[in-house]
Amino acid sequence: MNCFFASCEIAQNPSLKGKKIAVAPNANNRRGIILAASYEARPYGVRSAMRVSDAQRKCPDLIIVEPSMGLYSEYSRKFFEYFLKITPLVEPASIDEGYLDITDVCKPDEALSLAEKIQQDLLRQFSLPCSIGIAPNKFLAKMASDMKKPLGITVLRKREIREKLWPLPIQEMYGVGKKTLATLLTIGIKTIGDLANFNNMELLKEVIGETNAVSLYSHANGNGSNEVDANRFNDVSSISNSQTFDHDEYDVNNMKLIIKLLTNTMCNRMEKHNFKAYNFVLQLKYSNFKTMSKSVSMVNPTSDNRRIYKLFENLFDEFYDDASPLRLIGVSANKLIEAKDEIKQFSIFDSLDSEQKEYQIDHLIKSINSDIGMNILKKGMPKITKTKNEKFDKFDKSWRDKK
DNA sequence: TCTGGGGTCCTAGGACCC
DNA sequence: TCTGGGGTCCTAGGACCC
Repeated sequence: MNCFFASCEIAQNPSLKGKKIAVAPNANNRRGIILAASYEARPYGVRSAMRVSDAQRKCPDLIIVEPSMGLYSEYSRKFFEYFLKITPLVEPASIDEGYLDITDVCKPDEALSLAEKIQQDLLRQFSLPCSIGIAPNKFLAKMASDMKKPLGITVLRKREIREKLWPLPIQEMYGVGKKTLATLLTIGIKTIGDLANFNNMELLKEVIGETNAVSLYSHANGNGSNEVDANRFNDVSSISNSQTFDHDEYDVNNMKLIIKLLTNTMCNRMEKHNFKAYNFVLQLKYSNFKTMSKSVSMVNPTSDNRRIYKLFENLFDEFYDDASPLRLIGVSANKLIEAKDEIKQFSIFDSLDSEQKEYQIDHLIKSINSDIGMNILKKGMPKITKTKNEKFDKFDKSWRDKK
């Protein structure tokens, strides 16, 4: 989709049509950036990822619209549903991009007219402009779709890569970001063609890593997967929520409050999709941009707000140094599972009678205090002793909760 | 002029097992 | 006191994408 977020806003509110608009969160936040800009705003130099204040300076009458992710998801759902009427082989790549395998839908010489129909339909039915690439594999289709914007359709045959793909600067290649660009330049690779004809694979592997080297080299030569994976529709693997502060945060109480709010939102989204998670990550970004992440994994998955907040609070207490100002706090839930697919794992401990439990506890304490625990003890942990029975009974419930 | 928020995937290193 | 070679799984960090 072309400038998807901005297009959705215009589709929803036609009075914005033809105007210079940009989508940006809390525009008065000095750290806010542009997420999408309409084609009317672009001649003024307004670009996505640009700070809102810069955009406003370049284009004083720019209309800033607050993003509504719900609206964009809704449009996304609609046009993917439309794609599924054309073929079941649809692989979503992001909220506004996807691959369609049309091999069995039409003859090769009909692909172009099918693309034209799709483009017109999306414009008519949803007021959404898009660009389309037609190619023998996903990488080439992706590169082709980027060649003409907005409302472009580009066919990229494998035999055309020499004149259409190879002259492009290497940073325009999908998969090459800032770091890889810098590395590739040091070994003399400036264009996609340079990479395609690079004859020292060992060196390439050494500088950008084996997987990256193999895949980028193969893509540059016009090869790549043509497998369109329709299962991606159900394949969400994480849900996260983070916030960059308007000003660096120094107050620990505020930090904890933010963690609570972020956790709330995250859990609501999990419950909306009926997800539970096995793994939770707390992310801190310091004012110097250094980031730290700490995670905790569970035996049984959960989406319980209070429980998850407690996990994050413990991580925070354990790892935050109580002094460094923070720029961002983020939380995420990983290793998601649909609640209906959950398999409960019970502790063997639960099934023991009290005498067996007593024996197991004695045995555990003995182990911890001897060989197995040597490393822990060396680090200054006090010797572990058993509490009196009545005390243990009192704590029995919370012990069980903690498994 | 300091640089968002949502994701995915890969890798190095460590714990642990046989 | 030092110590192999095969493997799996987990965590933290980083690169990339839109």
